[in-house]
Amino acid sequence: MQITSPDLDTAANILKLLGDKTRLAIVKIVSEQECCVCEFVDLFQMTQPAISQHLRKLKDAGLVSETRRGQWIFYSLNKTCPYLTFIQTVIEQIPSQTFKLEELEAQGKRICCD
Amino acid sequence: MQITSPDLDTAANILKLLGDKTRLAIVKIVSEQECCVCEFVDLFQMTQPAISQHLRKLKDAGLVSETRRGQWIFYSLNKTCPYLTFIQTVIEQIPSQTFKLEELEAQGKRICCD
DNA sequence: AGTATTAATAAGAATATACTTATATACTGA
DNA sequence: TCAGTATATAAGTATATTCTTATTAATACT
Repeated sequence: MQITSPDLDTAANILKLLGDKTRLAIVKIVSEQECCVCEFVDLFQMTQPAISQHLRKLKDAGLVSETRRGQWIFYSLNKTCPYLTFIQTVIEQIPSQTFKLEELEAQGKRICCD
Repeated sequence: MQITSPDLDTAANILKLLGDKTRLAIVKIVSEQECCVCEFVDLFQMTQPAISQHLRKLKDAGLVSETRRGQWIFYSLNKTCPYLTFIQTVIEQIPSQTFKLEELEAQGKRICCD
């Protein structure tokens, strides 16, 4: 694990990405559990392209990474991001969002690939 | 000092404000030292209205507070902000910007009201 | 009072952002 | 190979953001 401290411009770019409630929730959620695109669509009641575009921004910036598993693509926090510590310090301070995943689970809408 | 943890929406709003490099630098600087508007204008090579508008956003959100001292208005980090801890945790992780104030000082451009 | 200085506000323009709908791509399983 | 599902991309639109210039407000100094 690396502990690069971001310069001002880098920090501002990361914070701008996190400064959208959908993306902030996504990052918080993937920091707690892997999650796939269609789950986010359900969670946030947004269209699939809208979610996909948020994920792309996060991926392009190196905040999240993806793994395909069958027909699903799962997103997780990118553990190799040079600014992982910075990102974690920020998201540690907001409330856990796992309750949202539990709601999905209760509706039988969680995706499982085992 | 209060330790209210921001909910997701509140956190996103704060992060959006910090997600602009000018505002992030302003907040970092006022966390280290009081500073007046014309100093920011010099520091960032921006017009006075542009700086004023950034300060207004930060003030409206409660992140900074102002005190008039003579003809100058000094800004500082708002120590009574309910989310002070959150804000401080974020800005502690970016590099100190006092070198910028030292450059101003070297040019004899710092404002002093004593 | 009159002028200079500092800062805020207003109005408008250029750009960025976050959606929408339509379409393309990639994988799965019959 | 074909149909179904999951995801990405493209193009367009509405709105938000961040500047610009012009003006106003407040204070200081003579």
